[in-house]
Amino acid sequence: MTVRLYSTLTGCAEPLHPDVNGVIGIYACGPTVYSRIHIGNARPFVVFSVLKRYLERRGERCRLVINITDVNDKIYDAARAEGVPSTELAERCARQYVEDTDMLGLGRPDAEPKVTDTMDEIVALIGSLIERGLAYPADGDVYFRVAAFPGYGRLSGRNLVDMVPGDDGDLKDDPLDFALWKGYKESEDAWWDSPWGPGRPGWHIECSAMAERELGMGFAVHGGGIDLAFPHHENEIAQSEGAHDGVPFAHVWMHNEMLELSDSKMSKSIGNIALLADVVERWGADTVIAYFMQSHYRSRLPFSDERLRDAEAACDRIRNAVRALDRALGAPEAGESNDPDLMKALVDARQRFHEAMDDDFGTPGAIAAVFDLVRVINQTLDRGRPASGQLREVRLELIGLLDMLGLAGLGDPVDDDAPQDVLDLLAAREAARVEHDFASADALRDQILARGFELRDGPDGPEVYASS
RNA sequence: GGCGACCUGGCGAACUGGGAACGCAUCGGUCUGCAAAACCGACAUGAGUGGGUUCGACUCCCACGGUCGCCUCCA
Repeated sequence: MTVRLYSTLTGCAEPLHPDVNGVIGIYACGPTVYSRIHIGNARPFVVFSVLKRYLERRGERCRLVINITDVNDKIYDAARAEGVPSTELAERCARQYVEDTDMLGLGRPDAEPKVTDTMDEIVALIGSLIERGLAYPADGDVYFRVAAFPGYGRLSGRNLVDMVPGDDGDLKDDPLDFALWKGYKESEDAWWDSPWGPGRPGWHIECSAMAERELGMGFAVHGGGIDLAFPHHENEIAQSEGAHDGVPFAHVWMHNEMLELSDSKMSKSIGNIALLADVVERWGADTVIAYFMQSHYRSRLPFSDERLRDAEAACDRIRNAVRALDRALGAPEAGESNDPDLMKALVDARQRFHEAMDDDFGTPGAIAAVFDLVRVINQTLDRGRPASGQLREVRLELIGLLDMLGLAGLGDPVDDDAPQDVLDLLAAREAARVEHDFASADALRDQILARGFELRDGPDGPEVYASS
């Protein structure tokens, strides 16, 4: 069974191809660093990080590259507004971005190149395009000649005739042409030398240069938000394939849909944003990851407290099943035999999980398979206690599936051991209950809760659980 | 104006030409002194509307309505 991913370029699910070294190269467009990233920016980070994780757990070798764009109009603007050098602002925001995404606990990409570290490659790429007649210098700027690249518009499904360009093209031969290099301006406090004079790269060219340096031409997956398909990715294709006489740049173009808040997409320009760090701080990494994974990456995803609450409840359901397994494993009386329903559920869950994931990264179906397993685990433990060996196998398998979704944290053992003062309160409550002094018992229960432990009165007496 | 996508139960959300996953919420039950939590069970005879193709469509085609996206910075 092979993994297939829907490609915006072909409109179909395409099989993944490793490169000549057997590595699946994945390039995802990262943030432009001029402010802290919001929860919408986090979606591609999560999607592509988990994609890599899944492929690796499946036995593939991967290399994930997520760039950091640290030269851009907005960075100059934001730095000027703040009264700091643009390079300083970009560096600070880049650090902040790493910190914020680290909160998710999904690890780092294999490479996180910056534009400022790629100037040589960018200049060389532009030179190569000029040589081929695909680009032309104009008074310190360099522009890509869109009409000279035959495949232009294929990715975003538009033809040149229909396009209504802006009228900013004083120096351009054609309004559709776009900048590869922008000549130095007074208002910009950072610039680099080039054969066409001082200046800085246009938007788009940096990704062509970084992707090629890190992954070579013809890597497996290029992705990012769907709003980047045009013009950013369209222009990347034109630049990269133009400079290599049509050699394919990337095989699959994988785009995630947008988050939406109050029925319109979340975006910095509209201002309806929630910072990733705030959301993770409030809800926890597992809940945020589960929130993303419960919907398909190509679906628009509403963002609201209610959605996060749902995700949190879903996480709790899984945590509770793991906790129930651990309690059963820790119980003194051991079961003798394997439960046949549980054995079957284990096999089914694994199969359904992989079918869903291999079919265009169907994380909602994969999670559904996990929940089906969770239900059977609960049912089984409700009936009695199967053999320890089976419980351990089920636990291992469940955590394994969760790990492929970046949700292994849901299986972390919970320390339910209560400190002595809580145990004293518990004993006092039991004493009150024996006396039928329920007012005191309830007050003591509240005190225990305030100390961070829940009380659950079961058939075998009360148990304390660490509150989540 | 050009291009495109989407419309599934109270909410969120999948798969699929022939049985409508999964989560949340709700309701009922087990347990409990009562709760809470946990667990179990129930919950769309129907998939925006109207046509068409088909033995059969939520699933394919057409129209209409609605929502949204891109065409300018945007994950």
